[in-house]
Parts: sequence; C-alpha cells; structure tokens
Amino acid sequence: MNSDKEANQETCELPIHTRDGEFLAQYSKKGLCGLSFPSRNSRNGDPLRDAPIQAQIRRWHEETTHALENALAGQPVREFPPLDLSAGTDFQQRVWKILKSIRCGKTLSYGQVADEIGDRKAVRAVGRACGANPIPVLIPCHRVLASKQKIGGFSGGLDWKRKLLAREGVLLLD
DNA sequence: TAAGTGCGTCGTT
DNA sequence: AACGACGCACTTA
Repeated sequence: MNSDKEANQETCELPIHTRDGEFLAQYSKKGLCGLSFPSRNSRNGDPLRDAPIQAQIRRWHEETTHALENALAGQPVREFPPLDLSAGTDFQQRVWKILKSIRCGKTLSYGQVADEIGDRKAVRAVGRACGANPIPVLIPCHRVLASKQKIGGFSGGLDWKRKLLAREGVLLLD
C-alpha cells in the first residue's frame, strides 16, 4: 500500500471532446492521474467552471488531449503528460509500466506480462491490476489479451477494447 | 477438435 | 476468507 494515499486529494477534472464522446481527464499536482470513458450522465452543471486553472495543468491537458486523439485514431502517441500513478500499489505500478512498453498494434498476453514481472503464476493478479488501470487508452491495457489471441476482459466494456484494437490493426481470434 | 469443467496461484478487498 | 480482465490439463461429445 502507499503511504501518501490521502495526501493529495486535490484533483482537477477537465473534459476532452473526441469523435467518440467526452472523456474526462483528472489531474493531481503530479500529473495526469485518471482518465474515464464517456458516460451518458456526465453532463456537467459544473460548479467549478470558472475556477482558475493553473497554467501547468492547462499544458498537461493539451498534451493529454493530443495523446488521446492519436490513441483513439490507432496511432502511436508521441508525447505524454506526466503520469501520476502513485495511487497504485507497487505491483500495480509494475504492471502498468509494462503496459506502457507495449507498442501500438502489438499485444501481450496476461501470461507474458506475468513473465515480464518474473512470476508466471501471478497471471490472475495481472488481470486484476490491468482492471485497476486509472488511465485506460493512454496506458494501453487494451493491448493485453488472453491466451491464443482471445479478447479477454475490459473494465471499460469489451466494445471499447475491440474498437481500440481494431483501429490499431490487431486481429482477434475469438 | 470444440466446448466445458476444475483447479492452481497471487494480489486485493 | 473469497474473489477475479488467466492458463492449463483434462473431460466430453
């Protein structure tokens, strides 16, 4: 577990409009710490609408926006904003780091990720860690498949996983 | 073979 | 103590 769990509760949420709907990016003082898929009920009568946004966060948000646009188009992301993954456990952070290394259009199996961690038997734990990924799409947990190129699962809904993989040209077996 | 069942194993709640 | 975004061995038809 992390010691400074409650330390920075201060986060700033900003929307990102895409052809796939309105994502929501969440920033801490350290960087991008969350990204959520479009949801129907997220029309915001935003009480903090006029709150001043720090220049640094605006800059990060620009980077996030560009990164997300590329990722949604199935193209490699050139530049990332700083990512704040400090909310995750050590194990989760190890998994997420491996996910970041999977290049666009490539995939790993849950088992292969477990191998890279150094413990094949941790396969199921890897699946759990993938599901806990706070920044989907940008941290490409959708590029982790079950064995034999089967789709596996996805916390954001399997439709999203299929869509993202299809745009990167990945073929599934299912 | 294709589809279904059972169980090992590990981090998290 | 119980539960998974798994994987493998092992039934069945």
